[in-house]
Amino acid sequence: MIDYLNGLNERQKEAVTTIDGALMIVAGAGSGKTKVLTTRIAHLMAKGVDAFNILALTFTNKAAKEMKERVEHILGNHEARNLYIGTFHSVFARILRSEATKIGYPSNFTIYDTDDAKSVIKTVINEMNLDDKHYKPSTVYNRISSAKNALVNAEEYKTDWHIQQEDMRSNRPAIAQIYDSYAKRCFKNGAMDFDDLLIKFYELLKTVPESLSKYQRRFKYIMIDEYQDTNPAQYEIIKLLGAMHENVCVVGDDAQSIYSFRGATIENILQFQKDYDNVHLVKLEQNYRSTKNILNVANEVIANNKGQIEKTLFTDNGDGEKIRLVRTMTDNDEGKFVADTIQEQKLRNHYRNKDFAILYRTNAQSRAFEESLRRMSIPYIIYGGISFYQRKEIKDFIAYLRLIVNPKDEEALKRVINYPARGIGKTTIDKCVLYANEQNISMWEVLTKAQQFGFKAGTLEAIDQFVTMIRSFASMFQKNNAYEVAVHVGKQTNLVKELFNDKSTEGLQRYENIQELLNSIKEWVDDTANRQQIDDDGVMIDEQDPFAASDPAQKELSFDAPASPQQTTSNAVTLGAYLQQITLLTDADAKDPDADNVKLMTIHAAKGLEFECVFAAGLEEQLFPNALSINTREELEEERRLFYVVITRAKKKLWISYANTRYKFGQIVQNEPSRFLDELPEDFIDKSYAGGGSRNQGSSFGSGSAFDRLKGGFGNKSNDYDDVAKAEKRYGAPPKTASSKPSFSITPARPQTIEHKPDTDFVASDTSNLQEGQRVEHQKFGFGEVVKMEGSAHNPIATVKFELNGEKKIMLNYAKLRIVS
DNA sequence: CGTTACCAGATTTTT
DNA sequence: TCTGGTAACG
Repeated sequence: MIDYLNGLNERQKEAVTTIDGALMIVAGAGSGKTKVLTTRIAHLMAKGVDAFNILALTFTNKAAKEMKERVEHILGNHEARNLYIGTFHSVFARILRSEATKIGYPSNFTIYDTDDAKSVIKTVINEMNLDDKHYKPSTVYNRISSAKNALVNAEEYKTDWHIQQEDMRSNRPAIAQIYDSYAKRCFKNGAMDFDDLLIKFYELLKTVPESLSKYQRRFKYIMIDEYQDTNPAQYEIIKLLGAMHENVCVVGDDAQSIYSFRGATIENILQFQKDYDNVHLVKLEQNYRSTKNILNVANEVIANNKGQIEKTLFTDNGDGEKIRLVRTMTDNDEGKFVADTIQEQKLRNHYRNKDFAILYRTNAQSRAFEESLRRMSIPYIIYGGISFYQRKEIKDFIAYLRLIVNPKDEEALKRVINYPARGIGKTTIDKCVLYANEQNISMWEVLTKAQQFGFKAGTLEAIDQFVTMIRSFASMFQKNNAYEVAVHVGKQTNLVKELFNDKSTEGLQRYENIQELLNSIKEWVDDTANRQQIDDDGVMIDEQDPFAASDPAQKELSFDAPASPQQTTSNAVTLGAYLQQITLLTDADAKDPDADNVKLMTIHAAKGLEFECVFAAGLEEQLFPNALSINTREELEEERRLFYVVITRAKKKLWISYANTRYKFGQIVQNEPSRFLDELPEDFIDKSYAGGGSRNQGSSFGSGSAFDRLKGGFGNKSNDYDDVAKAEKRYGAPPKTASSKPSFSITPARPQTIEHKPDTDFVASDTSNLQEGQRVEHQKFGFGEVVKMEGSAHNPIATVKFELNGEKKIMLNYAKLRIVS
C-alpha cells in the first residue's frame, strides 16, 4: 500500500484522518479536493472499514469512476469495487431497482428522460383540454421539477398558498392539476423521471421502516462531493440515511454553487451545521492549480458577491502570465482568434491540443469555434448538446428494448408502434390512448385486446402483427441475451436495413450510430457476464439480485409467453439495468478526457475540471450574465460564481474574450461587454487585444491591427485542401453557412406542372392489378407509363413516367388513374 | 394513411 | 439557423 498521507498538507491530512462524526470540508477551487476524498476513502478502508459500508455520492459518473480507480491504486487491491460510488441519481436508481415494489412500482420501472417527461406532460395537458401554447410543456416541466426537488408533492402543491399565488400570477392555475395527472400517468406507465429517483427513494425511506434501517445500517460512512449543489430532496435523504451513524462528510465550495436552477441551495451548507452535533470544519485554502495572477483575478471577482463563507485562497505557484482580455468584432472573429491562438501556442510553447479548453455560457456558442477549429484542422470535441443516447434513431431503437422490459411504458410504445411505418397512424394511436384511459388499463393492453374495441379490419391486422412481433421479442429474450435480442429486433423491424439503404450523409451517420449502439450493448452484455462470475463467487451484493425475493408486481409485467420465469426476470432485469444506466449517462461520461483534442463545453460542464489554457468566451451583457439571470441579486451572484468557476479552471493561461456582435437565430445582435469585465483587477490583465479599455472603444481584433499582427506569423499554414478534407472526414462537413454559399442562389426551378385537361368523361380505372409497362392517364399530369410498382398490398405505389411532367410517385389508394392500355 | 412543404418559435445552465 | 408541428396533397 502506498503511504497515502505523504504529500498531503496539514489541512488535507486533518480532513482525511477525521473519520467519525460529521465533517464539513470547505474546499476552494484547485485545493486538492478529489485527492482528499479518495485518500479519505482509502484511509477508512485501511482502518478496517468494509467497502460495502461506504457510500460516496459524486456529481458525475465520471468522477465516481475516477475515484474508484484512485482508491484502488492507493490500496493496491480490488476492494474498491465494492464501494457504493456514483451520482445521487444512479445510486438511488440502483437501490430502487430492488426496492421499487415496496412503494408500488415494478422492479423494471423505466426512467424517463427530460424528453419523455415533457412528452407525457404534453399528453396530459392536451387531455385536459388546455392550450399547450400557454401551458408550455417545458415550462410546466420545470415548475414540477422544482416542486419535486423541494419535496413538494402534487397534493402539497395544490394546497400551498404561496405556490398557488405564483401560478395565479402567471395565469397558469392548472399546473397543480397537471402535476397530479402527470404523476399518476408516470406511475401507471411504471416510470420515474429524474426527480422521482430522488423523491421516490425518499418516500421509500420514509414509509418503509425495514428499508430505512437496512440502508442506515449499511451506509456507516457517507461522503458527498459538490455539496453546494445539492437540493433539499437530496439533503433530506442524506439526513435520513446518516441518522444512525452520523458519519457524514460533505465537501463543497459555496463560491462554486452554480446549479440553483436545478433546485440546489447553499442553505444546505448552513443547515448542515445546525442539523449535526459538533460539526468538524476543515478549510482547504491552498490552491495547487493556478498561477498567482489567475488566482488573484478570481478572488477579486468573487469578492463582489456578499455573504460567503470566509476563506482566502492562496498559492505557492508562480505569478505566470497576465490574463488576456480580447475583444473582437463578431462571434466568428472570436472563433478565429481562439483557433489562431491555439495554433500559435502549440507551435511556440509545445502545448498539446488537450491542453486547451474553450468554455462558454450557452451551448449555442460552440458553432463559431467549431468552424474555425475545423478550418485550422485542430482536432476538437464538444461536450454537451445532445448525447449519443438522445439521438432520434438511438432513442427509437432503444424504445423497442424499453417496451420488451416494461410493456406499460407508453412513451416507448408510442415511439415504435409506427416506426417504421406499419399502417398504425395517429388516429389509431389516439383511439388506443383514449380506450386505455377509459378502461384504466395500459395502452399495450388495449393493443392486445384490440378486437374488443372495433378497429377496422386492416388496422386490426396491423395491430395484431405488431403485438405478435413484440411478444416474439419478449419470448426470445428468455433464451437469448440482450445483444442477440437487439440484433434480432433490428432485423425483424427492418430498421437496420432501412437505415442501411439510406445513402445520404445523415443516413450513413445514423446507420453507424445504430451499429455503435449494438456494439455498446454487446460490450455491456459481456461485461455483465464477467461480473456475474464474480458475483457467483459470493461477492454479489443483494441489490443486483432483486428477484431473490418474490415479487407480486412481476406478473403483470411479464408477457403471456410461457416458461422459465427465472430466466425471463433475470434477463429482463439486466436489460432494465442497462436501460437505466444509459438514461443516466451524460455526454461527458462517454468521452475520453485524455484524448488529444481541444475541449469545448459550457462552464457548467467544466466544473471540477482543469486545463493548462482556458478561453472564457462570450463575456457580453445578455449572454454572460445571461439576460434571463439578472433579475435578482441571487441570480446575478450565481452568474458571477459561474465567472469565478471559468477563471479557476485555468492552470497556466487564461484568455477572456467578447465580441461586439454575434448571430442569434441568424440575426445579428449587438451586445455590450459584460459588466463582469469591470470587476477584473487592472494589474493582472493584459488589455492589448481589447482596444485599450474593457468597454467599447478604440481598435479591436477583427477590425484590423491586432488580428493582422497575430495572423502575420502563422496564419493560413495548414489550410490546404488535404487537411480540410481530413478534418471533414473526421468531423463531418462543416455546417453550411451564409459565407460558404455562392452569392447567387441557384434555386432549382420548381418543376411546374404542365396542365393537362382530361376528357369530361374521365373515369378512374380499377388499379388493383396495375402492372409495370401499362399506359395510364392522370387527371392533372396527363399520359404516362408505369415504370415501377412498389409499396405494400395495403398501400401500393406506382411510379409513373409522364410525358409532360416526368416521374411521379402515385399512391393508388388515393390518386385517380385511367388505364389506357 | 403517409409524405412533404411550409411556417412558427426557440436558446440558459443538467442529472 | 434549426427544429418541430401542421396542412395539403397524393
